[in-house]
Amino acid sequence: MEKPKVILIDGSGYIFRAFYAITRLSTSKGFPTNAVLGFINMLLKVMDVEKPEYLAIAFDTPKPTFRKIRYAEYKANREKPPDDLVKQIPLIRRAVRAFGICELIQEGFEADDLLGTVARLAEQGGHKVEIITGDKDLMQLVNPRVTLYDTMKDRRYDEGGVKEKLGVRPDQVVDYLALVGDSSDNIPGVSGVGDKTACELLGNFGSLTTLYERLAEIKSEKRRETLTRERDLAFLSQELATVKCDVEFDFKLDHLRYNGPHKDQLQGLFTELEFVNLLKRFDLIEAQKPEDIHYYLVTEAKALEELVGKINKAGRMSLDTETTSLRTREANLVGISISVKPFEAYYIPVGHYEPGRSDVLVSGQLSADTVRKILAPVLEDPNILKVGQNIKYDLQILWSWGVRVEGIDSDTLVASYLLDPDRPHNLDALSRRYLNHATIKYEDVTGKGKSQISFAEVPLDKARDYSAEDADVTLRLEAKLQEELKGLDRVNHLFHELEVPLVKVLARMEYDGVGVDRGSLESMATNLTDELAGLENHIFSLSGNPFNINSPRQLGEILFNQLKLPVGKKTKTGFSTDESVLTKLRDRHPIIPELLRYRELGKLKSTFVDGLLGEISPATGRVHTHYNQTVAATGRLSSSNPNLQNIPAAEDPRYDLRAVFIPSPGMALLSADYSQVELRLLAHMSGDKELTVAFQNDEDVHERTARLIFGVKEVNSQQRKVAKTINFGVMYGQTPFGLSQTLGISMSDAKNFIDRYFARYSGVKNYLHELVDSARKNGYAETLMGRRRPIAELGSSNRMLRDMAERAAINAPIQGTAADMIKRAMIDVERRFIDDKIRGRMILQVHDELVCEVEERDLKRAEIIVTEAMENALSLDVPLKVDMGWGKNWRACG
DNA sequence: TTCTTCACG
DNA sequence: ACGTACGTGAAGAAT
Repeated sequence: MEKPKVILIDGSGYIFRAFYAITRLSTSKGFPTNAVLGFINMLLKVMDVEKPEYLAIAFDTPKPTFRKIRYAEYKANREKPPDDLVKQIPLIRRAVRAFGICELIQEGFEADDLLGTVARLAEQGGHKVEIITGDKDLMQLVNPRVTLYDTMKDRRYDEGGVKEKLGVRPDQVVDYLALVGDSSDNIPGVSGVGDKTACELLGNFGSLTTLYERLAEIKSEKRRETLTRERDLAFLSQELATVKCDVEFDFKLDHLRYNGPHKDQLQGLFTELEFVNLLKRFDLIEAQKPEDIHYYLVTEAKALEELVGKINKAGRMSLDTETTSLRTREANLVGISISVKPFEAYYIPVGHYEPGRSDVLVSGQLSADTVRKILAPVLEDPNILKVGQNIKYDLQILWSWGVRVEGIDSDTLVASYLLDPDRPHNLDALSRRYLNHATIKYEDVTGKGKSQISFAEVPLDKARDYSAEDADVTLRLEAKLQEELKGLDRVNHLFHELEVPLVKVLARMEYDGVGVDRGSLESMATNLTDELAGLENHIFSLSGNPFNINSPRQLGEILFNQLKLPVGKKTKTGFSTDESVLTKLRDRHPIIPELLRYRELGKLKSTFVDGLLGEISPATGRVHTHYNQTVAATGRLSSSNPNLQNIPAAEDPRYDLRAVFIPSPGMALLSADYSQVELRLLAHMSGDKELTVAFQNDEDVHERTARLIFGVKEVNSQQRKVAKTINFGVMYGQTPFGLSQTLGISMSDAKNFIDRYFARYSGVKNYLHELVDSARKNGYAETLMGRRRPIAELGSSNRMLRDMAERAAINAPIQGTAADMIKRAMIDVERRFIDDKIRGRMILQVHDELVCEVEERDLKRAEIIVTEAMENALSLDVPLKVDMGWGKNWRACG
C-alpha cells in the first residue's frame, strides 16, 4: 500500500505573502494581525485541499546562515522586513503550534535546507512529498516522488512543470541559478547570462561542470571570455543556490504525523487576536446558552403594558424598527423591537402581511392603533432615554407613524464612527468586534435577489429572532462603546454635545426635504435630449462612424487610433479621455469641443436632471436627501440619494440646476455661507502672523498672498488667481507638479511660488510640519474640537502611501474643524428657530453653506439667527465671516 | 464589482 | 521609475 503523502510548507515565504495579501488589519488595540490571518488562511486552505497525515512547516531564523558566512553579500540587498510584520512572527509560530503542526527551525540554516533535508528523508522512507512554496529555488528538489505546489497561483510543479516553467530539468535548476543569479537573494550569477542563455547552455552541455570542461566549444568569444573570467563567481553562485539536503538535526519522520489542533490554544490565540470568524469556524465561541437569551413576541395588550412598565422602570431603552423601505417617506412600519436589559428583547409586530396579499394582515398582531396608544407615552417621554443603531432612521419612521420620539441619548453607529471613522460601523461588524457575536443577516430572513420578500411578509417568529436580536445587540454594544468613549474625554464630549444632538437635526432636515420645480426639470430634460442628439450626430459625422461616446474605451480608440491625436495620459486600462486631456487637444481637431460639450450636457442630464426627477418623493412631492453622518473620514457630512452637495453652479443659464430648488409657498430661500472658512481656520490654528493679521484687517487674502509672493504693490487678476490656487493648495499639501497642472504653468515656476509662499507664511509652514509629526507620533490627526482620524500609513515604506498619509494628516484637522464648526452652528440654528418661533426651517447643508426656507415676514430675524450661529460657532483669533442672500430659488440667493 | 469620469466644497 | 491636492457620490461601461 502507498504510504501517505508528506506535506511540507515553506513558512518563511508565506509570512511575507500573507503580510502583503491583506492590508490593514489589527486588533481593537491597534496590534497588527494581517500577516497572522493571511498565514492562517493559507494553512487552512492547504489542510482543506490536502487533508495531510504528515505535515511540517519550516521557518528561517534571524541568525546568519552558513551561506551568509560563506558570502557576506548573500541576501544583503534585502530590505529589512517592516516592523508590523516582525511583530507578528511569534504569533504566526504560535498559531502553527496551536494547530498542532510540526515546526522545522534550526539556527544557521534556512527554511529551504530544512525542507530539502526532510523531503529526502521522507522520500527515502517511501513517501511522496509535496512542498508548498512560491519560491522557484526549491524546484531543484523536484523528482518523481517530490512535487511543488504554489497555492497563490494554484499551480503544481512536477518534473515536466519545472521544465515548462524554467526551461531546464529539476537537476539542472542549481546550475541554472548559478548562471542566471537571483536578484532577490543577491546571488551574482554570470554577467550577461539571462534565462534564455542559461537554458541554451545547459541544454547543450547538461551541467555547469561539463560546460566549463568543454568551454572551448562555445562559439561566442565574448561569452567564453565572461564565463572564464567569472568562473569563481559561477561556482560560488552554484554553492549558494544549492539547497542543503543533509542538515543534521534532531528529527524523526514520526514528528510530522498530524493529530489535529489544540482547541484550547486556538481559542486563546483567536480571542486575543479578535479573529471572530475563526472562533466561529472552529466552534470556539462560548455562545450565550440559548436558554439565557429571551426574545419575546408581543401580541397582547397586556404584555405590551408590562413591557412599558419595564421601560419606565429602566428609564432607558434600545429600539429598532422594521419597515418596507429604506426611504422613510415611502416606508411602512412593520414592527418595533425594544430591549431594556441584556439578552432580553421584545418584538412588537404591527404591519405583517400574508405573503403575496398586501391587503391581508397576519392575524394575532395587535393593531397599530393599540400599539401606538400604549407605546407613545414612553417613546415621547424625553426622560426615557433612547438608544439605537442609526436612530436617525427610526426617528423618521416613527414620526410618520405619528409618534414624536424624544430623549435620543445615544447611537451606536455614530459612536463607532467617532472612535474610528474608517472602520466598518454596521451592526454585524460592531457585534463581532465588541461582543464576539455574529448577528442574523437581513438576507437570511428575507432572502435576496429575485426571490427577496418584503419584511412585511416575514413570519412573525423569524422576524422576532432577527429584530429582537438587533435591539438586544444594540443595547449591549452601546455599553461597550460608552466604556471606550469615556476613556477619550474630548471625543466623548463631541459625541454627546455635537453628534448626538445633530442626529435629530439631520433627521428633521431629511424628513422635511426640499422643494423642486418639476416642470422646469422636465423641460430641461427635453431640451437636453434634443441638444445631445444634435451633438451626437455632429460627433459621428466628424469621426466618420458611430460609437458609444460615453465609453472611454471606444472614445479613446476613435481619438488616438483612428484620428491619431497625441496621447496625453494613460489610465490603468487604456487611454485617458478625461477633461484635462481633451482640453489640451481642443485646437487639434473639431471633434474635441463637441465632445467636451457632450460630456458636460450628458452629465447634467443623467446625473442631475434625470437623477433629481427620479428622487422626487411620490409621498411628498419633495426631494429627501440622506445626510450621512458616519461616512466622511474627516467629520464632514455627505449627502446621497440624491447627493444635494454637488449640484452644479450653472454656466449655461438654460440649465441652471440651482434655480429649480424652490421654497415652500409663501416662503423664501435663505442661504448663508462661510467666507474662506478653511483659510481662516488655518490662520488661527497655525498662529501665522501674516495670515492672522490679514483676516483681522478683513483684507482680501488672495490679493495679499499675491503681493507677498510676487513682491508687487498692485496685483493683476492673473496674479490673484495664482495666489488663490496656492492658498488652497497648501492646505492639502500640493506639490509643484500638482500646482503646475492646475495653473498650466511650469514646474519650476510652481515650485518657486510655493517656496515663496512658505517663506512669507513661515507659521503655516511650521504648522503643517507639526501636523504631520503629531499624527505620526499619536497615530491620528485631530481637529480643534478633538475629533480624531487614525492615519496608519505615515510610517509606510511605500512612498506613495506615505505621501498620501501626510497629506491626509495635513488636511483632516482643517477640513474636520470646519465640519465640527458648522455642525455646531446647525444645532444652534435649529434650536433658535424653535425658540424664536421662526416660521421656517433649515433644509440643506453644503459643507460651508446652510440653506433655509423661511416665511418672508420672518426673514430678517432668521438672517440674524443664522449669521450669529455660524459666526459664533467657534471663538478664534480671526473673525468668521458669513455671506448671506435670499430669493425665490437657490440660484437667486447667490 | 471595478473603473473612469465629473459634479461639489 | 512612479505619481503627484483633500474629502465626497452618481452614472455608465465593462468585467
